Amino acid sequence: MARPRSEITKEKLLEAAAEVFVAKGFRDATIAEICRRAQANVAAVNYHFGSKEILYCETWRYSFNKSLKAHPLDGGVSADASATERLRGTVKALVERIADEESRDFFISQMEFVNPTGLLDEVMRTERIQLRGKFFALMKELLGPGASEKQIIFCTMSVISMCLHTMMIQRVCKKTNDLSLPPEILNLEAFVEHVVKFSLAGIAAIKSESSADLSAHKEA
Amino acid sequence: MARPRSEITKEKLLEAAAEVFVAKGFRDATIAEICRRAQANVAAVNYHFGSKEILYCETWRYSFNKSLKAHPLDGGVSADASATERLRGTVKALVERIADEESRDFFISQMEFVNPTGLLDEVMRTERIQLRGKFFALMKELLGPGASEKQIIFCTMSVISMCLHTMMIQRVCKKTNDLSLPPEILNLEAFVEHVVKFSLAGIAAIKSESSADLSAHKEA
DNA sequence: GTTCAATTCAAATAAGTGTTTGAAACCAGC
DNA sequence: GCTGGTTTCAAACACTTATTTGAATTGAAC
Repeated sequence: MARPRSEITKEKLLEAAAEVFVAKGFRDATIAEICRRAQANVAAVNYHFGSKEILYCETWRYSFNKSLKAHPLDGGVSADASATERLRGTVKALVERIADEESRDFFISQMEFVNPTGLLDEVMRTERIQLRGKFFALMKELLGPGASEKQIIFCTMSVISMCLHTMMIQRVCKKTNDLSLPPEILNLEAFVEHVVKFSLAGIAAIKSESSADLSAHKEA
Repeated sequence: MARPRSEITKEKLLEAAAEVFVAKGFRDATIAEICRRAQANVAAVNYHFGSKEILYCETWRYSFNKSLKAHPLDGGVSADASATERLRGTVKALVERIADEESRDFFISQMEFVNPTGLLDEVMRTERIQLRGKFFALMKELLGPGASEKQIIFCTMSVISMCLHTMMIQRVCKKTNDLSLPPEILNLEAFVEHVVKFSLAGIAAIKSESSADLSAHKEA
Protein backbone atom coordinates (compact mmCIF):
# COMPACT_ATOMS: atom_id res chain seq x y z
CA MET A 1 0.00 0.00 0.00
CA ALA A 2 2.92 2.30 -0.55
CA ARG A 3 1.60 4.12 -3.65
CA PRO A 4 -2.03 3.12 -4.09
CA ARG A 5 -2.85 5.82 -6.64
CA SER A 6 -0.26 4.76 -9.16
CA GLU A 7 -0.98 1.07 -8.69
CA ILE A 8 -4.66 1.52 -9.35
CA THR A 9 -4.29 3.19 -12.72
CA LYS A 10 -1.55 0.76 -13.63
CA GLU A 11 -3.86 -2.17 -13.03
CA LYS A 12 -6.73 -0.46 -14.80
CA LEU A 13 -4.44 0.05 -17.76
CA LEU A 14 -3.40 -3.60 -17.74
CA GLU A 15 -7.01 -4.78 -17.68
CA ALA A 16 -8.05 -2.37 -20.42
CA ALA A 17 -4.99 -3.21 -22.50
CA ALA A 18 -5.74 -6.93 -22.26
CA GLU A 19 -9.25 -6.39 -23.59
CA VAL A 20 -8.15 -4.18 -26.42
CA PHE A 21 -5.14 -6.26 -27.43
CA VAL A 22 -7.32 -9.37 -27.57
CA ALA A 23 -9.96 -7.61 -29.62
CA LYS A 24 -7.67 -5.82 -32.04
CA GLY A 25 -4.17 -7.24 -31.90
CA PHE A 26 -1.03 -5.33 -31.05
CA ARG A 27 -0.91 -3.05 -34.03
CA ASP A 28 -4.57 -2.19 -34.33
CA ALA A 29 -4.94 -1.51 -30.64
CA THR A 30 -4.44 2.18 -29.99
CA ILE A 31 -3.12 3.70 -26.83
CA ALA A 32 -5.96 6.18 -27.05
CA GLU A 33 -8.59 3.46 -26.75
CA ILE A 34 -6.79 1.63 -23.97
CA CYS A 35 -6.57 4.83 -21.97
CA ARG A 36 -10.18 5.70 -22.66
CA ARG A 37 -11.30 2.34 -21.26
CA ALA A 38 -9.04 2.73 -18.28
CA GLN A 39 -10.33 6.27 -17.77
CA ALA A 40 -6.81 7.57 -17.97
CA ASN A 41 -5.03 10.15 -20.03
CA VAL A 42 -3.23 9.19 -23.26
CA ALA A 43 0.07 9.94 -21.64
CA ALA A 44 -0.58 7.44 -18.86
CA VAL A 45 0.76 4.45 -20.77
CA ASN A 46 4.07 6.08 -21.53
CA TYR A 47 4.32 7.47 -18.06
CA HIS A 48 3.64 4.19 -16.26
CA PHE A 49 5.15 1.70 -18.68
CA GLY A 50 7.43 3.60 -20.99
CA SER A 51 6.02 2.42 -24.31
CA LYS A 52 3.25 0.52 -26.00
CA GLU A 53 5.58 -2.43 -26.50
CA ILE A 54 6.43 -2.71 -22.83
CA LEU A 55 2.75 -2.43 -21.97
CA TYR A 56 2.10 -5.34 -24.34
CA CYS A 57 4.61 -7.58 -22.58
CA GLU A 58 3.40 -6.61 -19.14
CA THR A 59 -0.18 -7.20 -20.18
CA TRP A 60 0.58 -10.72 -21.31
CA ARG A 61 2.50 -11.52 -18.17
CA TYR A 62 -0.26 -10.08 -16.00
CA SER A 63 -2.98 -12.04 -17.80
CA PHE A 64 -0.95 -15.23 -17.81
CA ASN A 65 -0.37 -15.19 -14.08
CA LYS A 66 -3.98 -14.35 -13.45
CA SER A 67 -5.41 -17.12 -15.62
CA LEU A 68 -2.99 -19.71 -14.31
CA LYS A 69 -4.02 -18.89 -10.79
CA ALA A 70 -7.67 -19.33 -11.74
CA HIS A 71 -7.03 -22.62 -13.57
CA PRO A 72 -4.10 -24.62 -12.15
CA LEU A 73 -2.49 -26.89 -14.71
CA ASP A 74 -3.32 -30.19 -13.03
CA GLY A 75 -7.03 -29.46 -12.93
CA GLY A 76 -7.16 -30.21 -9.23
CA VAL A 77 -6.14 -33.84 -9.66
CA SER A 78 -3.41 -34.93 -7.27
CA ALA A 79 -0.09 -36.21 -8.57
CA ASP A 80 -0.66 -39.74 -7.31
CA ALA A 81 -3.93 -40.31 -9.14
CA SER A 82 -3.96 -42.67 -12.09
CA ALA A 83 -2.48 -41.47 -15.37
CA THR A 84 -5.95 -41.50 -16.92
CA GLU A 85 -7.33 -39.29 -14.20
CA ARG A 86 -4.42 -36.91 -14.48
CA LEU A 87 -4.98 -36.70 -18.22
CA ARG A 88 -8.60 -35.88 -17.57
CA GLY A 89 -7.58 -33.19 -15.09
CA THR A 90 -5.02 -31.65 -17.41
CA VAL A 91 -7.42 -31.60 -20.34
CA LYS A 92 -10.15 -30.16 -18.18
CA ALA A 93 -7.89 -27.41 -16.88
CA LEU A 94 -6.72 -26.51 -20.34
CA VAL A 95 -10.18 -26.45 -21.83
CA GLU A 96 -11.66 -24.45 -19.00
CA ARG A 97 -8.84 -21.99 -19.05
CA ILE A 98 -9.31 -21.32 -22.72
CA ALA A 99 -13.07 -21.09 -22.41
CA ASP A 100 -12.77 -18.52 -19.66
CA GLU A 101 -13.32 -15.10 -21.18
CA GLU A 102 -11.01 -13.66 -18.56
CA SER A 103 -8.06 -15.70 -19.82
CA ARG A 104 -6.76 -13.11 -22.21
CA ASP A 105 -3.26 -14.52 -22.33
CA PHE A 106 -4.30 -17.50 -24.39
CA PHE A 107 -5.76 -15.39 -27.13
CA ILE A 108 -2.79 -13.07 -27.14
CA SER A 109 -0.51 -16.11 -27.41
CA GLN A 110 -2.55 -17.39 -30.28
CA MET A 111 -2.26 -14.12 -32.17
CA GLU A 112 1.41 -13.97 -31.41
CA PHE A 113 1.75 -17.45 -32.77
CA VAL A 114 0.09 -16.75 -36.09
CA ASN A 115 1.23 -13.19 -36.53
CA PRO A 116 4.24 -12.63 -34.31
CA THR A 117 5.37 -9.23 -33.18
CA GLY A 118 8.39 -10.91 -31.63
CA LEU A 119 7.83 -8.98 -28.43
CA LEU A 120 6.65 -12.01 -26.47
CA ASP A 121 9.02 -14.63 -27.84
CA GLU A 122 10.95 -15.14 -24.66
CA VAL A 123 8.15 -14.91 -22.14
CA MET A 124 6.03 -17.32 -24.16
CA ARG A 125 8.77 -19.83 -24.70
CA THR A 126 8.85 -20.41 -20.99
CA GLU A 127 5.16 -21.12 -20.86
CA ARG A 128 5.18 -23.43 -23.89
CA ILE A 129 7.99 -25.54 -22.52
CA GLN A 130 6.27 -25.82 -19.19
CA LEU A 131 2.96 -26.94 -20.66
CA ARG A 132 4.53 -29.23 -23.19
CA GLY A 133 6.82 -30.84 -20.64
CA LYS A 134 3.91 -31.65 -18.40
CA PHE A 135 2.05 -33.29 -21.26
CA PHE A 136 5.11 -35.17 -22.51
CA ALA A 137 5.71 -36.81 -19.16
CA LEU A 138 2.09 -37.83 -18.87
CA MET A 139 2.03 -39.17 -22.41
CA LYS A 140 5.18 -41.15 -21.84
CA GLU A 141 3.48 -42.82 -18.93
CA LEU A 142 0.34 -43.55 -20.91
CA LEU A 143 2.23 -44.94 -23.91
CA GLY A 144 4.44 -47.14 -21.78
CA PRO A 145 8.20 -47.75 -21.83
CA GLY A 146 8.27 -49.00 -25.44
CA ALA A 147 7.12 -45.69 -26.90
CA SER A 148 9.34 -43.82 -29.34
CA GLU A 149 10.04 -40.11 -29.13
CA LYS A 150 8.03 -39.60 -32.28
CA GLN A 151 4.98 -41.34 -30.85
CA ILE A 152 5.12 -39.27 -27.70
CA ILE A 153 5.33 -36.05 -29.67
CA PHE A 154 2.58 -36.87 -32.12
CA CYS A 155 0.21 -38.02 -29.41
CA THR A 156 0.93 -34.99 -27.25
CA MET A 157 0.39 -32.66 -30.20
CA SER A 158 -2.83 -34.41 -31.05
CA VAL A 159 -4.35 -34.00 -27.62
CA ILE A 160 -3.22 -30.40 -27.20
CA SER A 161 -4.38 -29.53 -30.70
CA MET A 162 -7.82 -30.99 -30.11
CA CYS A 163 -8.22 -28.83 -27.05
CA LEU A 164 -6.72 -25.61 -28.34
CA HIS A 165 -8.09 -25.48 -31.83
CA THR A 166 -11.57 -26.68 -31.04
CA MET A 167 -11.85 -24.29 -28.14
CA MET A 168 -10.71 -21.46 -30.31
CA ILE A 169 -13.40 -22.26 -32.80
CA GLN A 170 -15.92 -22.24 -30.00
CA ARG A 171 -14.74 -18.90 -28.77
CA VAL A 172 -14.85 -17.35 -32.19
CA CYS A 173 -18.30 -18.80 -32.90
CA LYS A 174 -19.58 -17.41 -29.65
CA LYS A 175 -18.08 -14.00 -30.22
CA THR A 176 -19.37 -13.67 -33.77
CA ASN A 177 -22.68 -15.34 -33.04
CA ASP A 178 -21.91 -17.87 -35.73
CA LEU A 179 -24.75 -20.36 -35.68
CA SER A 180 -23.42 -22.67 -38.38
CA LEU A 181 -22.50 -25.03 -35.56
CA PRO A 182 -25.13 -26.32 -33.11
CA PRO A 183 -24.89 -25.00 -29.56
CA GLU A 184 -24.11 -28.45 -28.19
CA ILE A 185 -20.45 -27.88 -28.83
CA LEU A 186 -20.48 -25.27 -26.10
CA ASN A 187 -20.94 -27.98 -23.50
CA LEU A 188 -17.52 -28.04 -21.86
CA GLU A 189 -17.93 -31.10 -19.68
CA ALA A 190 -19.11 -33.17 -22.61
CA PHE A 191 -16.24 -31.92 -24.69
CA VAL A 192 -13.69 -32.84 -22.04
CA GLU A 193 -15.18 -36.32 -21.82
CA HIS A 194 -14.99 -36.64 -25.57
CA VAL A 195 -11.35 -35.58 -25.72
CA VAL A 196 -10.36 -37.98 -22.96
CA LYS A 197 -12.18 -40.94 -24.44
CA PHE A 198 -11.06 -40.20 -27.98
CA SER A 199 -7.47 -39.65 -26.90
CA LEU A 200 -7.20 -42.71 -24.70
CA ALA A 201 -8.39 -44.89 -27.56
CA GLY A 202 -5.97 -43.18 -29.95
CA ILE A 203 -3.10 -43.56 -27.52
CA ALA A 204 -3.89 -47.23 -27.03
CA ALA A 205 -3.86 -47.75 -30.79
CA ILE A 206 -0.48 -46.05 -31.14
CA LYS A 207 0.81 -48.05 -28.20
CA SER A 208 -0.18 -51.33 -29.80
CA GLU A 209 1.71 -50.52 -33.00
CA SER A 210 5.05 -50.37 -31.23
CA SER A 211 4.68 -53.85 -29.78
CA ALA A 212 3.91 -55.33 -33.21
CA ASP A 213 6.34 -54.81 -36.09
CA LEU A 214 5.99 -51.44 -37.77
CA SER A 215 3.63 -52.10 -40.65
CA ALA A 216 2.55 -48.88 -42.29
CA HIS A 217 0.02 -49.58 -44.98
CA LYS A 218 0.80 -47.67 -48.13
CA GLU A 219 -1.00 -47.49 -51.41
CA ALA A 220 1.10 -47.63 -54.58
CA MET B 1 -4.34 -12.31 -73.88
CA ALA B 2 -6.37 -9.14 -74.23
CA ARG B 3 -4.28 -6.90 -71.98
CA PRO B 4 -1.15 -8.83 -71.08
CA ARG B 5 0.69 -5.87 -69.54
CA SER B 6 -1.93 -5.14 -66.96
CA GLU B 7 -2.48 -8.79 -66.13
CA ILE B 8 1.21 -9.37 -65.48
CA THR B 9 1.62 -6.65 -62.90
CA LYS B 10 -1.70 -7.57 -61.36
CA GLU B 11 -0.52 -11.13 -60.82
CA LYS B 12 2.87 -9.99 -59.58
CA LEU B 13 1.05 -7.80 -57.10
CA LEU B 14 -1.12 -10.69 -55.93
CA GLU B 15 1.90 -12.94 -55.42
CA ALA B 16 3.84 -10.27 -53.59
CA ALA B 17 0.82 -9.30 -51.51
CA ALA B 18 0.29 -12.91 -50.46
CA GLU B 19 3.85 -13.15 -49.20
CA VAL B 20 3.73 -9.90 -47.32
CA PHE B 21 0.27 -10.42 -45.84
CA VAL B 22 1.33 -13.85 -44.57
CA ALA B 23 4.52 -12.48 -43.08
CA LYS B 24 3.11 -9.33 -41.50
CA GLY B 25 -0.68 -9.49 -41.35
CA PHE B 26 -3.06 -7.04 -42.96
CA ARG B 27 -2.27 -4.00 -40.92
CA ASP B 28 1.51 -4.34 -40.72
CA ALA B 29 1.83 -5.10 -44.40
CA THR B 30 2.55 -1.87 -46.26
CA ILE B 31 1.59 -1.14 -49.82
CA ALA B 32 5.10 0.19 -50.30
CA GLU B 33 6.67 -3.19 -49.54
CA ILE B 34 4.20 -5.12 -51.64
CA CYS B 35 4.90 -2.90 -54.61
CA ARG B 36 8.63 -3.08 -54.07
CA ARG B 37 8.49 -6.89 -54.20
CA ALA B 38 6.28 -6.78 -57.26
CA GLN B 39 8.63 -4.26 -58.85
CA ALA B 40 5.75 -1.87 -59.27
CA ASN B 41 5.06 1.69 -58.27
CA VAL B 42 3.30 2.48 -55.01
CA ALA B 43 0.29 3.71 -56.94
CA ALA B 44 -0.10 0.36 -58.68
CA VAL B 45 -2.24 -1.20 -55.96
CA ASN B 46 -4.75 1.59 -55.95
CA TYR B 47 -4.77 1.75 -59.71
CA HIS B 48 -5.31 -1.96 -60.26
CA PHE B 49 -7.39 -2.89 -57.23
CA GLY B 50 -8.80 0.31 -55.79
CA SER B 51 -7.62 -0.11 -52.21
CA LYS B 52 -5.53 -2.15 -49.86
CA GLU B 53 -8.65 -3.84 -48.54
CA ILE B 54 -9.78 -5.03 -51.95
CA LEU B 55 -6.26 -6.25 -52.66
CA TYR B 56 -6.46 -8.26 -49.44
CA CYS B 57 -9.68 -10.00 -50.49
CA GLU B 58 -8.43 -10.65 -53.99
CA THR B 59 -5.19 -12.01 -52.62
CA TRP B 60 -6.97 -14.51 -50.43
CA ARG B 61 -9.24 -15.63 -53.24
CA TYR B 62 -6.30 -15.96 -55.61
CA SER B 63 -4.26 -17.99 -53.13
CA PHE B 64 -7.20 -20.15 -52.17
CA ASN B 65 -7.97 -21.17 -55.74
CA LYS B 66 -4.33 -21.79 -56.42
CA SER B 67 -3.76 -24.00 -53.39
CA LEU B 68 -6.96 -25.94 -53.90
CA LYS B 69 -5.91 -26.69 -57.46
CA ALA B 70 -2.57 -27.97 -56.21
CA HIS B 71 -4.13 -30.08 -53.44
CA PRO B 72 -7.63 -31.38 -54.27
CA LEU B 73 -9.75 -32.04 -51.21
CA ASP B 74 -10.13 -35.78 -51.66
CA GLY B 75 -6.38 -36.38 -51.81
CA GLY B 76 -6.73 -38.30 -55.04
CA VAL B 77 -8.84 -41.04 -53.46
CA SER B 78 -11.90 -41.93 -55.51
CA ALA B 79 -15.37 -41.55 -54.05
CA ASP B 80 -16.04 -45.29 -54.05
CA ALA B 81 -13.03 -46.22 -51.97
CA SER B 82 -13.60 -47.37 -48.39
CA ALA B 83 -14.42 -44.74 -45.78
CA THR B 84 -11.08 -45.37 -44.11
CA GLU B 85 -9.20 -44.76 -47.33
CA ARG B 86 -11.18 -41.62 -48.00
CA LEU B 87 -10.35 -40.38 -44.53
CA ARG B 88 -6.71 -41.05 -45.20
CA GLY B 89 -6.95 -39.14 -48.49
CA THR B 90 -8.74 -36.19 -46.95
CA VAL B 91 -6.30 -35.95 -44.07
CA LYS B 92 -3.36 -36.27 -46.44
CA ALA B 93 -4.67 -33.53 -48.71
CA LEU B 94 -5.30 -31.21 -45.79
CA VAL B 95 -1.93 -31.81 -44.20
CA GLU B 96 -0.03 -31.44 -47.45
CA ARG B 97 -1.90 -28.31 -48.38
CA ILE B 98 -1.03 -26.67 -45.10
CA ALA B 99 2.58 -27.80 -45.27
CA ASP B 100 2.99 -26.33 -48.73
CA GLU B 101 4.70 -22.96 -48.39
CA GLU B 102 2.83 -21.80 -51.47
CA SER B 103 -0.52 -22.24 -49.76
CA ARG B 104 -0.77 -18.74 -48.40
CA ASP B 105 -4.53 -18.80 -48.01
CA PHE B 106 -4.40 -21.10 -45.02
CA PHE B 107 -2.14 -18.81 -43.08
CA ILE B 108 -4.19 -15.78 -43.99
CA SER B 109 -7.31 -17.63 -42.85
CA GLN B 110 -5.64 -18.50 -39.60
CA MET B 111 -4.73 -14.88 -38.95
CA GLU B 112 -8.19 -13.79 -39.89
CA PHE B 113 -9.54 -16.31 -37.48
CA VAL B 114 -7.54 -15.17 -34.48
CA ASN B 115 -7.42 -11.49 -35.29
CA PRO B 116 -10.22 -10.73 -37.74
CA THR B 117 -10.27 -7.73 -39.99
CA GLY B 118 -13.75 -8.78 -41.06
CA LEU B 119 -12.80 -8.27 -44.68
CA LEU B 120 -12.79 -11.98 -45.47
CA ASP B 121 -15.81 -13.08 -43.48
CA GLU B 122 -18.00 -13.94 -46.42
CA VAL B 123 -15.42 -15.47 -48.71
CA MET B 124 -14.11 -17.63 -45.92
CA ARG B 125 -17.49 -18.79 -44.73
CA THR B 126 -17.97 -20.51 -48.06
CA GLU B 127 -14.72 -22.37 -47.72
CA ARG B 128 -15.31 -23.42 -44.12
CA ILE B 129 -18.74 -24.83 -44.87
CA GLN B 130 -17.40 -26.73 -47.83
CA LEU B 131 -14.55 -28.33 -45.91
CA ARG B 132 -16.64 -29.01 -42.84
CA GLY B 133 -19.47 -30.54 -44.85
CA LYS B 134 -17.11 -32.94 -46.52
CA PHE B 135 -15.74 -34.06 -43.18
CA PHE B 136 -19.16 -34.33 -41.56
CA ALA B 137 -20.44 -36.69 -44.21
CA LEU B 138 -17.37 -38.86 -43.94
CA MET B 139 -17.54 -38.90 -40.17
CA LYS B 140 -21.19 -39.84 -40.21
CA GLU B 141 -20.29 -42.83 -42.32
CA LEU B 142 -17.43 -43.82 -40.03
CA LEU B 143 -19.51 -43.48 -36.86
CA GLY B 144 -22.44 -45.42 -38.27
CA PRO B 145 -26.17 -44.71 -38.23
CA GLY B 146 -26.44 -44.61 -34.43
CA ALA B 147 -24.20 -41.57 -34.07
CA SER B 148 -25.54 -38.40 -32.51
CA GLU B 149 -25.02 -34.94 -33.98
CA LYS B 150 -22.78 -34.10 -31.05
CA GLN B 151 -20.55 -37.11 -31.65
CA ILE B 152 -20.19 -36.26 -35.31
CA ILE B 153 -19.24 -32.67 -34.55
CA PHE B 154 -16.77 -33.48 -31.80
CA CYS B 155 -15.06 -36.18 -33.85
CA THR B 156 -14.87 -33.96 -36.91
CA MET B 157 -13.45 -31.11 -34.88
CA SER B 158 -10.93 -33.42 -33.30
CA VAL B 159 -9.54 -34.68 -36.58
CA ILE B 160 -9.47 -31.28 -38.24
CA SER B 161 -7.90 -29.71 -35.17
CA MET B 162 -5.18 -32.33 -35.04
CA CYS B 163 -4.26 -31.54 -38.61
CA LEU B 164 -4.56 -27.78 -38.53
CA HIS B 165 -3.01 -26.95 -35.22
CA THR B 166 -0.17 -29.41 -35.37
CA MET B 167 0.72 -28.34 -38.88
CA MET B 168 0.67 -24.73 -37.83
CA ILE B 169 3.11 -25.49 -35.06
CA GLN B 170 5.32 -27.25 -37.57
CA ARG B 171 5.23 -24.29 -39.91
CA VAL B 172 6.02 -21.83 -37.17
CA CYS B 173 8.85 -24.00 -35.83
CA LYS B 174 10.33 -24.26 -39.29
CA LYS B 175 10.06 -20.56 -39.95
CA THR B 176 11.60 -19.52 -36.67
CA ASN B 177 14.14 -22.33 -36.60
CA ASP B 178 12.73 -23.42 -33.29
CA LEU B 179 14.62 -26.57 -32.35
CA SER B 180 12.78 -27.30 -29.14
CA LEU B 181 10.98 -30.03 -31.04
CA PRO B 182 12.88 -32.84 -32.78
CA PRO B 183 12.88 -32.75 -36.58
CA GLU B 184 10.95 -35.99 -36.79
CA ILE B 185 7.72 -34.07 -36.56
CA LEU B 186 8.42 -32.67 -40.01
CA ASN B 187 7.83 -36.10 -41.55
CA LEU B 188 4.48 -35.58 -43.25
CA GLU B 189 3.77 -39.15 -44.27
CA ALA B 190 4.39 -40.39 -40.77
CA PHE B 191 2.19 -37.67 -39.37
CA VAL B 192 -0.67 -38.54 -41.71
CA GLU B 193 -0.40 -42.17 -40.67
CA HIS B 194 -0.46 -41.14 -37.05
CA VAL B 195 -3.55 -38.98 -37.46
CA VAL B 196 -5.43 -41.70 -39.32
CA LYS B 197 -4.57 -44.42 -36.85
CA PHE B 198 -5.19 -42.22 -33.83
CA SER B 199 -8.45 -40.94 -35.24
CA LEU B 200 -9.84 -44.29 -36.30
CA ALA B 201 -9.27 -45.66 -32.83
CA GLY B 202 -10.84 -42.58 -31.30
CA ILE B 203 -13.82 -42.79 -33.61
CA ALA B 204 -14.28 -46.47 -32.81
CA ALA B 205 -14.28 -45.68 -29.10
CA ILE B 206 -16.89 -42.97 -29.53
CA LYS B 207 -18.92 -45.29 -31.70
CA SER B 208 -18.95 -47.99 -29.07
CA GLU B 209 -20.28 -45.60 -26.42
CA SER B 210 -23.47 -44.97 -28.33
CA SER B 211 -24.32 -48.67 -28.56
CA ALA B 212 -23.81 -49.16 -24.84
CA ASP B 213 -25.65 -46.95 -22.35
CA LEU B 214 -24.03 -43.57 -21.85
CA SER B 215 -21.81 -44.09 -18.87
CA ALA B 216 -19.60 -41.08 -18.31
CA HIS B 217 -17.27 -41.65 -15.41
CA LYS B 218 -17.21 -38.73 -13.07
CA GLU B 219 -15.30 -38.12 -9.91
CA ALA B 220 -17.21 -36.68 -6.97
C1' DG C 1 4.30 9.16 -87.68
C1' DT C 2 0.19 10.50 -85.16
C1' DT C 3 -3.35 9.52 -81.88
C1' DC C 4 -5.36 7.88 -77.97
C1' DA C 5 -6.18 5.11 -74.13
C1' DA C 6 -3.91 2.39 -70.76
C1' DT C 7 -0.35 2.18 -67.55
C1' DT C 8 3.55 3.80 -64.75
C1' DC C 9 5.86 7.09 -62.08
C1' DA C 10 7.51 10.66 -58.42
C1' DA C 11 5.80 13.79 -55.55
C1' DA C 12 2.24 15.74 -52.67
C1' DT C 13 -1.67 15.06 -49.59
C1' DA C 14 -4.21 13.68 -45.62
C1' DA C 15 -5.19 11.07 -41.78
C1' DG C 16 -3.92 8.28 -37.86
C1' DT C 17 -1.11 7.45 -33.93
C1' DG C 18 2.88 6.80 -30.52
C1' DT C 19 5.44 9.88 -27.92
C1' DT C 20 6.99 14.19 -25.67
C1' DT C 21 6.29 18.28 -23.06
C1' DG C 22 5.38 21.65 -19.76
C1' DA C 23 1.83 23.15 -17.01
C1' DA C 24 -1.76 21.91 -13.70
C1' DA C 25 -3.62 19.02 -9.96
C1' DC C 26 -2.90 16.03 -6.29
C1' DC C 27 -1.22 14.51 -1.80
C1' DA C 28 1.64 13.42 1.74
C1' DG C 29 4.91 15.36 5.48
C1' DC C 30 6.12 19.08 7.99
C1' DG D 1 -0.73 26.32 4.62
C1' DC D 2 3.51 25.66 2.50
C1' DT D 3 6.77 22.29 0.07
C1' DG D 4 8.29 18.48 -2.63
C1' DG D 5 7.66 14.82 -5.35
C1' DT D 6 4.22 12.18 -7.85
C1' DT D 7 0.63 11.77 -11.05
C1' DT D 8 -2.58 13.66 -14.52
C1' DC D 9 -3.74 16.46 -18.30
C1' DA D 10 -4.25 18.93 -23.01
C1' DA D 11 -1.77 20.23 -26.64
C1' DA D 12 1.97 19.80 -29.77
C1' DC D 13 5.32 16.91 -32.16
C1' DA D 14 7.24 13.37 -35.21
C1' DC D 15 6.60 9.74 -37.97
C1' DT D 16 4.41 6.27 -40.81
C1' DT D 17 1.49 5.13 -44.50
C1' DA D 18 -2.74 4.82 -47.65
C1' DT D 19 -4.30 7.50 -51.19
C1' DT D 20 -4.44 11.10 -54.80
C1' DT D 21 -2.68 13.69 -58.60
C1' DG D 22 -1.00 15.17 -62.79
C1' DA D 23 2.70 14.50 -65.72
C1' DA D 24 5.43 11.05 -68.32
C1' DT D 25 5.67 6.74 -70.73
C1' DT D 26 4.13 3.00 -73.25
C1' DG D 27 2.14 0.46 -77.10
C1' DA D 28 -1.11 -0.71 -80.34
C1' DA D 29 -4.39 0.97 -84.09
C1' DC D 30 -4.83 3.80 -87.92
